[in-house]
Amino acid sequence: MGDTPDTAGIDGVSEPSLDEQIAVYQREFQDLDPQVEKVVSALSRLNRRMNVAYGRQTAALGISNAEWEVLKALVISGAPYRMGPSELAKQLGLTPAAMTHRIDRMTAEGLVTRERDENNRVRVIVELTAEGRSKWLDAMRAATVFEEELLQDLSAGERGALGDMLTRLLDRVEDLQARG
Amino acid sequence: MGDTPDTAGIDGVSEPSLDEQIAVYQREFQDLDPQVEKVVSALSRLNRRMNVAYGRQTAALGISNAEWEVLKALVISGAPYRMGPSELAKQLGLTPAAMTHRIDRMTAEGLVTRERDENNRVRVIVELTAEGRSKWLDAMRAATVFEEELLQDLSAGERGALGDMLTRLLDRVEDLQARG
DNA sequence: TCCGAAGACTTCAACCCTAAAATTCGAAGC
DNA sequence: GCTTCGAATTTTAGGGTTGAAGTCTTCGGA
Repeated sequence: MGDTPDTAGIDGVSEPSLDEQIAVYQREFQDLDPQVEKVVSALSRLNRRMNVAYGRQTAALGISNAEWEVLKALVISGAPYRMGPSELAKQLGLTPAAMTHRIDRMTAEGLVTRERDENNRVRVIVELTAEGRSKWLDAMRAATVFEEELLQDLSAGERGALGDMLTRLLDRVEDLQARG
Repeated sequence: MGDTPDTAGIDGVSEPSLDEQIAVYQREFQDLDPQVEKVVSALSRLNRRMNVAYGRQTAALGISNAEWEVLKALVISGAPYRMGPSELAKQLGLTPAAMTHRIDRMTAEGLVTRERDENNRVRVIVELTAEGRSKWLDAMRAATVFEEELLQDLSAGERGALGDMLTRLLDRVEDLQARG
């Protein structure tokens, strides 16, 4: 049923092992498929740990995880690395209001600039600065190192199979979501 | 490098497909292993979607995702379903302060009770109420249905392999974390 | 027995997010 | 050419979280 979702605030966690936890669960709730449960719990636990790891890396670079996401979105948009706030908000999955605040902070830190679009003065253009791009690159390098270490126990064949299965799960969850 | 982490606030997301996104990334950052990237991005995107799904289910039952986690922890602890706030906080990966507030809310809603331990008056005991347990059961039923649907495209063999690989990743990330 | 240290929990201030209201500007209708 | 509708962004109010400071209780040494 999914572990606790968000990035933890405390480091030394001391959780029970996955199998332990599932065993306890079965005592309290009989019709539980341990195989399913294992996948689901591992997924969310893994994700939590990874977010903590990313958080450390970005913190070491002097930016927050949230800021890194904005940098990412801008880079992905390609040169000249410009996007509107609502476009960004949609991609990052948060509200326009939250985006406004993030841009406030990032502008103050010199990672992006914000200016009105002179062609259409309703719009605002957020643009990556050189410093922002450089921070992104640093974070990117750290992230790829970490990711490679994370997957080091898996063979190329396994990595492919894993990617494939996860993609199928992703398709399925999007399908379920679409149906409501 | 992991997608945007937290549970989105907006539903209709319209993200680029995974492969699309990775292709764009490779343009901007050459030494990127697409296989690794696919696994990592799928993991975090999947998790985000799952959290949204869980959130809907628990919301339908009149509790929040956060509250469900507390109920879970208490049930896992086994009868008589009692734990201290700091014990709970550690398991859920949040600060004691946050735990205090959650317990405040849940006490007001009748999901748990809070009382001082008369044997050791420094401690506080949080105990699941009958209503709390019933809510947990409802949420549990909904969750298992969803999880079974999520994995319906995977054969039993695939589920096992997936669980196994995820567990290995989890071990690895814990190992990396321990090293700092 | 008294005092100080340590532990468990709570309170306080600051921060970030969401949802909803307000603002600002552009576009279409009359 | 005014006016109204609609879209993009910002502002406001209200949760929820963290980190630090504060309170209360227990425990051990003088």
